[in-house]
Amino acid sequence: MKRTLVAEAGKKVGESIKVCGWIKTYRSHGKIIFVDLRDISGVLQVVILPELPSEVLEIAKNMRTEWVVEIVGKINKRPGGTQNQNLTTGDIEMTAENISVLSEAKTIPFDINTDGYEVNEEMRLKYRYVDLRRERLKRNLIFKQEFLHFVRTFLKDRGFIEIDTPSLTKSTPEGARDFLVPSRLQPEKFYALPQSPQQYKQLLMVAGLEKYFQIAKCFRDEDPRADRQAEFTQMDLEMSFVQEKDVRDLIEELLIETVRVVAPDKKIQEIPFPVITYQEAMEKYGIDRPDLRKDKSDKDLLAFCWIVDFPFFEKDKEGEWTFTHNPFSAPKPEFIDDLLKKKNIEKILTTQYDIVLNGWEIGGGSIRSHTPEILEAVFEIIGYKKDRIKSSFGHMMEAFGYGTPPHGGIAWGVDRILSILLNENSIREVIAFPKTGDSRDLMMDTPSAVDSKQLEELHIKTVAPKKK
RNA sequence: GGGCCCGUAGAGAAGCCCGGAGUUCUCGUCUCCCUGUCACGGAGAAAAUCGUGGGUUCAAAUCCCAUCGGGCCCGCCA
Repeated sequence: MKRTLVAEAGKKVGESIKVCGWIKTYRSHGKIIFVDLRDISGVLQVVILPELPSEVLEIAKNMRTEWVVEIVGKINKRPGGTQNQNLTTGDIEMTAENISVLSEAKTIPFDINTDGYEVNEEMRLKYRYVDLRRERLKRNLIFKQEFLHFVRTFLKDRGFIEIDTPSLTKSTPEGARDFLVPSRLQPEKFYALPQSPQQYKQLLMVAGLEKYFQIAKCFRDEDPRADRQAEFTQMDLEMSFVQEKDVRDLIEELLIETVRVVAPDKKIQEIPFPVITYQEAMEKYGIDRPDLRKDKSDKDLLAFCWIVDFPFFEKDKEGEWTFTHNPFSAPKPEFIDDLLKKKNIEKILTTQYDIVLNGWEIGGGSIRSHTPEILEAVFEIIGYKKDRIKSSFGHMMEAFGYGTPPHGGIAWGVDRILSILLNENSIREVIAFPKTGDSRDLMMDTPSAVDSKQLEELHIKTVAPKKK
């Protein structure tokens, strides 16, 4: 007999079907036993009556919560007065005919019939596979799929091509700290995991793909926060022959449509999204990601805004010029001359735009420099010598010499957007297997030591002594 | 690298400030009873090196120091 999902059981009244799942609750009344069976689709009440053969009854008496079972039985309308309004299958129940135990379960380490906020995250992360049995977390993961599915369809319909880019790539030490991967075939050389597909997506523009997007895993070896993980998901997008407003308009439409379709309970406070300059934001709100919600107690209110006209450069702690966002960004057109002549550096504004939602930076992008001269001038301002520019970014300069369209794009922090849409305070609640505050995986016990043979193959001869 | 908060039966909390017998509550677990419950109900039971180590004290879950683990934040995050 083929297995039926419990959500489909309502269509099978009068029939015998087979259901499989976990025992959510077990209520024995002595002679009669009620079992709530949970599968991915929902919960179904199974009634176990004393008329069953003794060997089946024996199994039923010994079952415990979270055991995995297969039950064959007849679906009936519930007797009058025993319907349960709180259950979508509350009008029906299964009368068990046969039961097999597929897997026994130890007593689970914490209650999963709650939202789980009350349980230590240490426990939840160590037993994440149990934690994920919660309704809330399952709902979050399914929502993530619906969200991404809508985004993919929207972009494909507008001619965007989804292209994957390498995860083993080149270290770019000027940004966040890279995760490094030692090369076995090239002794003493390293790959780096991408902080973002930035360079590849620009090279796809040089290649003439014109409109690219990707749901990309990105990696940054910096200290995590409630809204930051070492490993996270970006919606990364780039398009050719566009200016700032073209990208912003597209993204604004995409965000509005996505919210309308996947989160219809949410209200967007202001459309079109307010556009605020960096200077204005700092003067008025003291922050470049203001929370513009008029009623912060309203869980369903979404206040998007764009922050634009960021300064291109700022002084770092040593007093050297550094870029505020992205060295590949183009200056606003009226500052190109100053940039090339390297004067009035502090006044140069970039085409960078950030998208902010309820006080969280959920994305950022810019129009890019598409001529080697401008890119080179940027690197010179931040003090890079010619040979370093060549070794780190020579491939970009060279590529730009082969016919490069003006282009620009954006990247979203998908986990952050999902957290806000789902009213979660941490992105860990929308990631299946998140890491702790010091980037450890308590379930897998990662990072972990490796075999000395593995190290030898990677030409790593010495291991730093453990800190006392 | 720095600041703050937390750690007590399987889970969650109270107790700590103001030291006096491992005391209490909710959930779970186990045993028995129960034929319409749905967070079933009833009776009973087991379960704790009070994160770890040291110190002060007649006496430490409680005060002090160190350390480990978790969280939040600053730095950092092109």
